[in-house]
Amino acid sequence: MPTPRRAPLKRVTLEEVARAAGVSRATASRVVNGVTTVDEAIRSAVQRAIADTGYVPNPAARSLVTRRAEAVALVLPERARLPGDPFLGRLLRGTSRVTGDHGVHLVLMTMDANTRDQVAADLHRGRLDGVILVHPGERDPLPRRLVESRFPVVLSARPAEPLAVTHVEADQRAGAALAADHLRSLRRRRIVTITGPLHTAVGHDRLAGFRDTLADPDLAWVEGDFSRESGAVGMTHLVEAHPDLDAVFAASDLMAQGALSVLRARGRAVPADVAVVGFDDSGVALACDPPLTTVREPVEEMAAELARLLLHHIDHPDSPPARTLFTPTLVHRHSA
Amino acid sequence: MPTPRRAPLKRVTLEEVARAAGVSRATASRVVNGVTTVDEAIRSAVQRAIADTGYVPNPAARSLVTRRAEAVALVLPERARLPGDPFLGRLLRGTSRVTGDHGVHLVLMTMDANTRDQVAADLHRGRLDGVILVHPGERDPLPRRLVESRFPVVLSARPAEPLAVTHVEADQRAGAALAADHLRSLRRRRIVTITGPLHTAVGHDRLAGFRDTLADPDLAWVEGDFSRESGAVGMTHLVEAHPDLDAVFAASDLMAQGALSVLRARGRAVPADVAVVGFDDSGVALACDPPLTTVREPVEEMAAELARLLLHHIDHPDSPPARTLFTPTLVHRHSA
DNA sequence: ATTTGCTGTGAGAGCGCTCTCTCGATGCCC
DNA sequence: GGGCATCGAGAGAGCGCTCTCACAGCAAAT
Repeated sequence: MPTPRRAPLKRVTLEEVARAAGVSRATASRVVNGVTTVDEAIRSAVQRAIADTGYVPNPAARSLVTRRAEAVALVLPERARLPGDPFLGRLLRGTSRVTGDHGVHLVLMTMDANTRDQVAADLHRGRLDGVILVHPGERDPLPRRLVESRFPVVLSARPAEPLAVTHVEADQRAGAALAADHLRSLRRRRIVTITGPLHTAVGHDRLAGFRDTLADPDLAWVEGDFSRESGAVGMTHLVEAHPDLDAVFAASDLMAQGALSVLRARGRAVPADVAVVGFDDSGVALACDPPLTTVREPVEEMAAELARLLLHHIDHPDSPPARTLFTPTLVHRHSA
Repeated sequence: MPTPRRAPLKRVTLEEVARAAGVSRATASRVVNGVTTVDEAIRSAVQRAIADTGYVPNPAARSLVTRRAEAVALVLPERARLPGDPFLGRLLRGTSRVTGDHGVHLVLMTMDANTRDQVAADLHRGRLDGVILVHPGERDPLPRRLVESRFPVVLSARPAEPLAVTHVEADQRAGAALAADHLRSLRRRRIVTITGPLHTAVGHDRLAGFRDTLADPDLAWVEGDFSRESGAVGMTHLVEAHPDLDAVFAASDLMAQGALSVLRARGRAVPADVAVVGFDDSGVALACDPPLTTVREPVEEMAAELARLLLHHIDHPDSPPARTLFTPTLVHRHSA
């Protein structure tokens, strides 16, 4: 594995800046780092020298003494656990905007057994200052491991097991409530829902929020697993058990799409006969016919906050775990 | 902006390893770096010492002398230019797999004016060893700038202007040919196509490949812009001008989806009356009803190769620009 | 016995920066 | 006018590693 040195692009060091400005290296360093106790005349002399020489600080040298990598990792779940399409793009944009503004590198990793060790090792050797764990698996030992090692970590959702860790969260109940309110405002009389898997926090909370808001003790529901197929199956059951239904809330866009195809096959017009509301505002929401009215989590803002919380935690290692709750919005399209 | 030092996790240095093994720091370094001219007995003594002390090399110190960051950037285009949904995930997975295997950090950035400077600066100060530019804009000055500065760069597509730069490419003509062959094998007689924007290489090539393979001098086509709407508009034109059409190739899945809805509105059954083939195998292909038969670029493999080419280029700065051509495949679903 | 050649190890000079500590200069009070 | 803070700048010691160079040790050739 050959590792030749880079061609000798002449590199300007702080030493040369100092010489050009007629000051010591220490003073030049002060100016570069914005220390305020520098005489104004000297400061501007140094700044001129920096501009003249084209000086750029060497991060490795700095990192060696500050013990900061100015880099954080964004750890994505294995493919299976990654939410639908535009989620990833929004997530990336939200986090990278904030880290970029702070000159911090956002290092991308996808979770697997190797990655877990990699992350821990990089943290340990100071190659990474902190980690954003996106939707870690419920049984994933990494969050706990990192928290216990006192490394800066933030999670993109409520931790599965009780763990004192900084995280962000979308208010699932409030999101579902939005759907319920909307359907009720549409004067729908016979409202049903297809839930997510009820053993998950998300699945549970969306049903709870929906049911509580509707305050209908007879609310009919069927449990799905967020997939298109389970949406179709669920819709079939519901429409047969309750032929008079005129609105359905699906706890994911994918399930809503499955429901939509069943409804169409049975000649029920959407939204005229049946109003449909989804959840996620994923790519399929737009791909549906008619386009789906759906609940949207502010993923980009959540991601940005995640990055902000992490950077704060890195600067203040002893601050207590924080949590930011985000409220979803309803995106009005044509299905309801 | 407080920048406290990390809590003093006791860090083991090479010096300590050397002492524990009873050798010099230089020899310990040799073992760590796999230099082969070390006596076997000494090597294992050092390895034991490494294990005993829990030594991990400090990347900053190493980087300071090797002038290697062991990090490359992945620069994503602004939102507008990002291809459909699962593309991003595949891209990330392909590149991160390769960089991860080499212990190289994959640093994510999204392209904007700031980023351009950021990338150049990071490259210059040695914080980044190279850059993967994903679908840069045709007028983007960054590729040329970096190539001329002799920084290691690779592109995810053929450069817009002639530029000696390493890149990968999907064979668009071959992909379109696949669609043409398939439609012909279906014994379709009156085949039409909705093209991408013909001023782009991709749009042009997909039409050329399709037309050449069909060898139909009267091939009817309409130019679109890859969007759903342009697909619908194009389909409307085509079906009115050629009521006897029985097959359509859309140069993007989104346009195919637009075409599908027009066809459905006009009572043409798909695929019975009209066969439809898309391009991209994006998320909407599955979301379509019926699911779309479409051409798929091996994005993950292309991304992996991109990473490989970049790492090679970093290790061999004087090797000539390379290019790898990938052949798409046809994904058979129900629309054709 | 001396020279030559080879192999493997150690000494030590940096890489470029930060940061503590020292110290000269200045202003202030008694 | 002398003692004492106060302020700002310089000296210099690392941070942890790599890599060149010198050299010890030994085998083979003279």
